Amino acid sequence: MEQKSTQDYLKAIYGLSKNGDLVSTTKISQKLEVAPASVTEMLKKLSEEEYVKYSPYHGSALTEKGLLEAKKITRKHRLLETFLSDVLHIRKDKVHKEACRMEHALSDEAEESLCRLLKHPDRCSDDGKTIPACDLPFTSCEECIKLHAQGLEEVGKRKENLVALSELKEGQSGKIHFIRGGHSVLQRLLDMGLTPSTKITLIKSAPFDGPIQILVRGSKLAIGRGIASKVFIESDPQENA
Amino acid sequence: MEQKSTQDYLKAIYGLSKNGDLVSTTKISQKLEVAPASVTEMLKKLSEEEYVKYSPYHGSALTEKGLLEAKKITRKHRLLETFLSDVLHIRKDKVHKEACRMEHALSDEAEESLCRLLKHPDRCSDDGKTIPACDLPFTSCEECIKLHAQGLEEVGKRKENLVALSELKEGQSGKIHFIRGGHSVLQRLLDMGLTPSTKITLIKSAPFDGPIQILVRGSKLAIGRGIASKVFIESDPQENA
DNA sequence: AAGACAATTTAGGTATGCCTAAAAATGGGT
DNA sequence: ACCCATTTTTAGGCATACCTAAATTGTCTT
Repeated sequence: MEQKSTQDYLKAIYGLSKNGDLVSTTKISQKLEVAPASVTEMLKKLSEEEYVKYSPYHGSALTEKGLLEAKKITRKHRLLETFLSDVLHIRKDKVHKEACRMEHALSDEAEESLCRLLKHPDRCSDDGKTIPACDLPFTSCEECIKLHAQGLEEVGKRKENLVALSELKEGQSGKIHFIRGGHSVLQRLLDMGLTPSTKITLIKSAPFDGPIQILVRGSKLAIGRGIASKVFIESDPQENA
Repeated sequence: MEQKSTQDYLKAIYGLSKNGDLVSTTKISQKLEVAPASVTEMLKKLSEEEYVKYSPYHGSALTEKGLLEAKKITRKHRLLETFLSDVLHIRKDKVHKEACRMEHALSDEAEESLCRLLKHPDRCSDDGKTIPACDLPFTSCEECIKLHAQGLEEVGKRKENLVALSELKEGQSGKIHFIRGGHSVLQRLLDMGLTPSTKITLIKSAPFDGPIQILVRGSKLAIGRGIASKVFIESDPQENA
């Protein structure tokens, strides 16, 4: 990996695929503004490298490995957008393109520093899109700040593919791995019995940003979408037939 | 332009050339860690595009156009190093490489915002190297801040090749075009009669960071190297035979 | 069930920037 | 003034990522 272009393809597929369904070659070619033939070529390459599952003539979808990479690059992109917009006050219409160029140059270390600088944002200040969770093995942002202040620099990465609770599909279940936020968020969640490694199942997700019903230790619970977007789950592997 | 590689060559030549003397192919190949043959190829290309003056077997030097571009990219590089180091607290040994990757992605607009964010630094906090002046047509950083606050975003560029007074060679003369600094710097210089568009000639530059003697309106003046590095001159065209 | 049309892939080509090996130019020592 | 070691350039290739045009596949209609 570490290739501008291949990363752009993964990001495009990630952005185009709802759930884990197949994305057509044409859609990708439109999003990236390249010829469909070029997309086919790249898909074959990405498929060999196990980043996508590619069914000729039918479309393609990210593998777990590809999803991880796509989230990583999307996270960098959105953190950069937030930075360019909020800190550097770059004109709105230039933010996206600049982030697209910079995302490939931003190291993981700088990504995390930027995240701390921006106070662990949930979403792009620029277009409101959700920023994927970091891949450091912390259970909360509090922990990230504390451990970083102690000066440790090299921390492992988690390999799980985390999903925000607010983006879980009905019926899916998993374990809480990471909570985005400081004291107050942690406290509120603790009050509901939601702490890292708690197992939960999503019962129902109300439309239009309504609350989310979940099952925790046998009892139902409704939580707001705002806070649900701060709780990250390792979702049990799905059957993307 | 707008090509990672070609910019790297310009930056390398800029870094290797004292004054405007010729740089050998081997030096460039070592700095960029590419084969000498690759350098020759690139030099031919850059020569066609008028970025360098290339004398086969003898070496190459930047043209005015190349110098402008090299300073631009060096400026971006050093501003980024300062940012990564001071704001993001990236490990020293990673700062340079990261800035090398990011410099190609940083827009001119972001460059200037970064400069304001960092309070118009003179030099890299990281390795102490001088940061070239911006190419906005302001006569001081004060002016940049003020006019930017008024919300104007598109400002022209100056096409002059500015050089810090502290880096002028003995006997060279030119006009003051830009002063890096706020009130206090402007005031100190004003007290000495040094304001934009004043014509000066460098008489003698003491070694080891000693003071600099200049000729202003017929009278001699000695100024410290620190403040001299904040005064930018449009140097009269040189005879780089 | 067979066209026809749209989507997709294959084939063949381009530009960039890199490489190695061989050829050519330079220049210092005698 | 000439030789030879070093530097530099030329020649011929390789990989990546793009393109256009032609062939192929899928699917929808009738």
